[in-house]
Amino acid sequence: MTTPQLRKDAARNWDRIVAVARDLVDQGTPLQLNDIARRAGVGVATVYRHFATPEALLETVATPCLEALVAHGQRALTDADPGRALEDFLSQIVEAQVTDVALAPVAAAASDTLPHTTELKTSLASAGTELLARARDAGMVRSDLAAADLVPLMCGIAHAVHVHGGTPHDRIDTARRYLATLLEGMRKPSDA
Amino acid sequence: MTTPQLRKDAARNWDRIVAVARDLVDQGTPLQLNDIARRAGVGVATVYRHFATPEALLETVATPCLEALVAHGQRALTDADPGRALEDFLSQIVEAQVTDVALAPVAAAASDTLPHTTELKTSLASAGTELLARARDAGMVRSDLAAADLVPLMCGIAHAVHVHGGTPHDRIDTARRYLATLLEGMRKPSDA
Amino acid sequence: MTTPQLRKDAARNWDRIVAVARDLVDQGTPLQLNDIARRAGVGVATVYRHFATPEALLETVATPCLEALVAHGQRALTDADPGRALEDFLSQIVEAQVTDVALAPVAAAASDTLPHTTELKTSLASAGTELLARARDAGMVRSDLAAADLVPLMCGIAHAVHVHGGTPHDRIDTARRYLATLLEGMRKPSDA
Amino acid sequence: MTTPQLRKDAARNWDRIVAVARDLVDQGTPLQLNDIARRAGVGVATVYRHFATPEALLETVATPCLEALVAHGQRALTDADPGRALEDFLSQIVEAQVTDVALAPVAAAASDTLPHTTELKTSLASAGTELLARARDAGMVRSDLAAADLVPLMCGIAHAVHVHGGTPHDRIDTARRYLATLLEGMRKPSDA
DNA sequence: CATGAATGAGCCTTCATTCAT
DNA sequence: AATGAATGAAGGCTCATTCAT
Repeated sequence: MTTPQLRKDAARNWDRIVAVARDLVDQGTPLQLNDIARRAGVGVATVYRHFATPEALLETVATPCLEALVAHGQRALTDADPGRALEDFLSQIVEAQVTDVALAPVAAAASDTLPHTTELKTSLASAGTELLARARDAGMVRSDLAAADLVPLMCGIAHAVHVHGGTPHDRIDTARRYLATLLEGMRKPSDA
Repeated sequence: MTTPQLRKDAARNWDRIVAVARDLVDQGTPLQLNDIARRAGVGVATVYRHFATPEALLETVATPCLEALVAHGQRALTDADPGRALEDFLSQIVEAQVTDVALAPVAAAASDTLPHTTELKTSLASAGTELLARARDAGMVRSDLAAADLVPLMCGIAHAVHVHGGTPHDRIDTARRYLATLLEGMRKPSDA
Repeated sequence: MTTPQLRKDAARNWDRIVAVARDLVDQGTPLQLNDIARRAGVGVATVYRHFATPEALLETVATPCLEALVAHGQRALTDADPGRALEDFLSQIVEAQVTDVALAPVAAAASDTLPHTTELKTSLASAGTELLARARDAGMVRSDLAAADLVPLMCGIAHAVHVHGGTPHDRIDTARRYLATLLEGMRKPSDA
Repeated sequence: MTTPQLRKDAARNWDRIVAVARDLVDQGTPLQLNDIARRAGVGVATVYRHFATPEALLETVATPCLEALVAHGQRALTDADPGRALEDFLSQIVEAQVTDVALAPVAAAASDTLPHTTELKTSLASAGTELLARARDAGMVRSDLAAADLVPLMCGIAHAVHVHGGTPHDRIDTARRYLATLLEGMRKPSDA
């Protein structure tokens, strides 16, 4: 997952750093740039040049996952069934957060460090807005649910799963159950 | 909210420390025991004697709120309408978390520092279990919702509210809206 | 030269730190707080608590010398001969800077870190102002020399001595010679 | 001010680097070779090939000014009035230091990095020696003033001006005033 | 019991310099 | 020659915790 155009050696370091960061994130260890440099076998300053802050590194680690979500959002927009499209989209977002520890903090952050992260989050929000509008037009979601609620609610579900705990496998189940419950509530019109 | 039996001067220090911590928590400042000692006008060691770790202090700050929730749970158990009882109970939990910054981390923590915190959380869970059972028996909630899901889901809602952002006042509204949506989903039988 | 009211152990550390700093200053080594902590055999934070910045420490090292100058200024104000009083005063300032490496940067600094340093420098400037006024009233200095010129000129002489180089002993001679030359120039009225 | 014989592109880089360094010096920013490379749009190693150390670069920046002073010294040697010749010479040295921030540290340094700098400083000293000898022979300066004192004293005046502070324009005035005072003192025979 | 000085591990960050391309 | 990525020593600072008074 080498993103930028880099010299071969620089690219190798970039990869190592991101790989080490990915491992640490998966272990739940906070990202400390000095520590990462040591583990990646590169100088501290190398890490600092590539990633000015731990947040930038975390966002980079989360990027592939965010990109996949954006791609999924695009596909969902081609689905003829607006209800199913929205539900699939939201399922992906929740499951991604539960599967990839790097995603949740990036999704929940009010502001981003990397412009690319902001672009991806914006794309995701746009897709959500459109999918919600279609579902609402089809009378399939309650009218008091705004586009700006989608991401927070998915973050909330992911957090609930975290609090509930269990093995990674359990968590997927829990996530599906919680999302199903929420979706049920989103369907029934509040004004019915 | 002086909890333990203490000499009068010790009790005064205890109160000061907790009051200072409460202010810091409300400002979103992380609790640093040295800093708290300075602000409270007591020695560091005094803070340490009363609160072995920052977590213990945070739990102490959250205690009144947790106690109020437990009390509310007891009252809810006297409500004749099982659906209303459960909903009131859950509303309180969400609103408390949104209102009191100290509560969310304590509620979400898998383990506690103070035995008293554990007792309160256990009481709360018991009340939830009972209220959920009654509501389920009355056919008012879907069958795949377990007692162990209640607290996580409320933490999730609170987290969603945080991610959504807004002024403290907005947050209460958002919390009500999100909870209403979820409750709607909890009502529909999953097997319907 | 233990300045503040401190506990006995704290005072010992304070003394050690200042003594180490004095040695380093005399060697021309820049003051690095970590390094000083190591040499003084105390923890880093101890140095930081006593002296928030290297400048604060340098000013502390220079303080005894500044105090002596202030005292000398007071004595000079009791001298009946205004010309001799001013010359003695200026001689002391130059010789002190040449003798004590810590003094020159503190004297030349536009702003101070420690209030006490500012007080001392202010006292010194007041004495200079008064001595200059008396000498001028006695017709012994040219009229275009302002009180605000005294300290800069003494710093300049000290700097000239530094640039000239030589052993510590040579420097005293050079300083006297340079000052004598300047004083000669100060005497001759510019409007004569 | 392209000094060495270089290929055209190398010469362009040399010029850019010196120009950037000049700007930084004028702003009072310390010369950091990495930073300079970035600003000049060249690689770090290019800077290093041209200038082994920051001091070498600083001396290069100061060179034109030093050369002008040397040229002025040559002209002063043709002046028929030995007193005026010396005074003009010294005025130039002081005003150059006050005007050009790069000069003062180079003039005050005990040793140089570039041979060319040493040559220039030597030339300047020779001119000073000769001018002083002529003035002394004409009975226009006190006998205890050595050639080796001229540069230090001019550095001292420049330093005094810096300590006095004020706008760049003020500084020129202050410099003239301080130098005039010193010259007055230099004139009077010490044995008078 | 209370105090607050002392500790030092540990993290962050910069920058002069080297070296692969 | 030029480039700029990489290096890592070096220094700065904070904060949880201990311990002498």
